[in-house]
Amino acid sequence: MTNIIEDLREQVRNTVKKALEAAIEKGELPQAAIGEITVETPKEKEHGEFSTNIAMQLARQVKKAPVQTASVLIGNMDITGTYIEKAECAGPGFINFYLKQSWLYDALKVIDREREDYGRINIGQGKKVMVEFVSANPTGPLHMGNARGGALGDCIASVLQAAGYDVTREFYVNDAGNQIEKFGISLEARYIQLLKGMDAVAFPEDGYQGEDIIDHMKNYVAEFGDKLLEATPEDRRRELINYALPKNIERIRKGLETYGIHYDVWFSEKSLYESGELADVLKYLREHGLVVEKEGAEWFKATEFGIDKDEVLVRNNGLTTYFASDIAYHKNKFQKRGFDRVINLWGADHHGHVARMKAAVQAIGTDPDKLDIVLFQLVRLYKNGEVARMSKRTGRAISLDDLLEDVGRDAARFIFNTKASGSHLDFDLDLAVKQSNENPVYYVQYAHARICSMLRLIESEGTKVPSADEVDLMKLTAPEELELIRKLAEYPDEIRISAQTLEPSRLTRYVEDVASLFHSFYNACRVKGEEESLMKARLVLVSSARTVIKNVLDLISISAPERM
RNA sequence: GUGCCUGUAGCUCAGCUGGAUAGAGCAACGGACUUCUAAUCCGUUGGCCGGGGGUUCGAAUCCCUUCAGGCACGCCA
Repeated sequence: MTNIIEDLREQVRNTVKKALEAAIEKGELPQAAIGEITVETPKEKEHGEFSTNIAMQLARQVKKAPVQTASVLIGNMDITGTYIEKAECAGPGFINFYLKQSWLYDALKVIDREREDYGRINIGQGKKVMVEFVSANPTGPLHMGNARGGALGDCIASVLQAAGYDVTREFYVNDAGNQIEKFGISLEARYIQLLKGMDAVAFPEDGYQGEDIIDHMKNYVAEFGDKLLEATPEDRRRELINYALPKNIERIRKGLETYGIHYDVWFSEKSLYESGELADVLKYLREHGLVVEKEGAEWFKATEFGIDKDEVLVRNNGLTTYFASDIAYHKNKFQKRGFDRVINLWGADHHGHVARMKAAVQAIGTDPDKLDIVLFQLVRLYKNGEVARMSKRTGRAISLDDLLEDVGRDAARFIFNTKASGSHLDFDLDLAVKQSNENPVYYVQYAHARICSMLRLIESEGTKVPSADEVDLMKLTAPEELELIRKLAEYPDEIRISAQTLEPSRLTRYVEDVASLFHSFYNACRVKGEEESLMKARLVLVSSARTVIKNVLDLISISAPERM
């Protein structure tokens, strides 16, 4: 539960704050108000561990050149009892802080103490947050967009968990409404075509063309024959939906499990109809004057919330829209189940609905800022250097199951998390299966396997990995060692940033950095055969590197092999 | 036409709330295994941060404008 970097930043902030107060007290600076003191990490190593721009920000208030203010502040700094070794004024007025090397050794002790919990922090303070993701139509198999949304949503959920939130993963099952009707019509058409020939009935224009629909009906016919030919179309469709829908949902569930995603809740849209919550929310909106009748339909007055168009809730045929269910669903999330925060992952093709959904949340009396909608850009698959189309309509879409079969869960999850959600993602199928240095997944996993192999060998010779407290960590002085420790120390802060920005992709980059620094260390320094105290100190370092790599890979549900 | 996303090295992308000389991987080229896993490491080459204005001590980052690509604009979900 320790954020090493944040604790250090806090030390720096306090030191600066006290220095400012002291300087004002002595009259060396005029009275000045400061807000949050920003402490940043300089890009250049020569600029120290941390720097602050406070002197530049104060320039106007104190009517002094930044460089002058900086030296006054430095002169008033009390650094006893801190990790700060010295502070220097540099450039246009930055104050750079250089730390005692002991902070690195203490960081190793933290890692050694927290082990599999290292990285966990508590900025979430146990707040209830729901991450709703994938929520694909159960009318067919999962596609690449779902695969990206799945990897992203699951990792966002994991990151929030690590950051101290009480997280619920949820899949919203669209088992009601128009697309289910279409599903039924499509099944029915295939059923009749199978029994009476392709010309017996035309396949509906906007039906689901996928092979899976035909497969369902082949299985149905094999099991139950032609008994539905005599039934009314309505009964026939209901029966076929009841047959195929649970199978689809189960297949989705299994596919996602294989992908490493486990949901806490599968929430049925249909249940909102049955519980009356949908009717209730419509009633609520009507009573609050937020519904208007136009052209025989009922509309949500989105224009009252600054949206350019109203939106239909109840169609002129009396059926409610998806939007209406969604309002009831969000009322359920916030008001019935009491989530402090809800995060929805939507494909970028739904971006037009974001403002409207937030308006609806506001309309039902919940602070719309509690709803975060993460949009992710769509995926383009490449194979043999060409775009591999993924159209649900043609029925030849590459599904999640295909992907898992071809490239496997580790590569798929890793690659989907290498890019920020907002950037378009080109997924190179050929690269994903390559077991070479072009493929970053193996690079990271190899580092882990390499460490395990080293430790196995050394332990087999009777040397155990000592605990950080029983070795002389000051033996670690090589630049490769120090840089590796520094990187390992950053992990909790990486969690913090990923959680705050809802961007787990930075963790894959982070773990690549860790692996890279480890490999450099490995090539520069030996462990086995070194003088005993040095070897033991290095064992602690190597073991800590393993802890961090393992923790990150576990977090994003990618396996950390002990041998490769 | 309107709105949203994206333009950074040959390619794929980082760049947290504005900071100091813009980074990484891959590709290309040159090196390193009789010693803990060479699926590795070390080094070199590579940039009008799409263009143009503005804001300020300071802009890849914020604002305006323009160009290019993607997506969305339904009583579908």
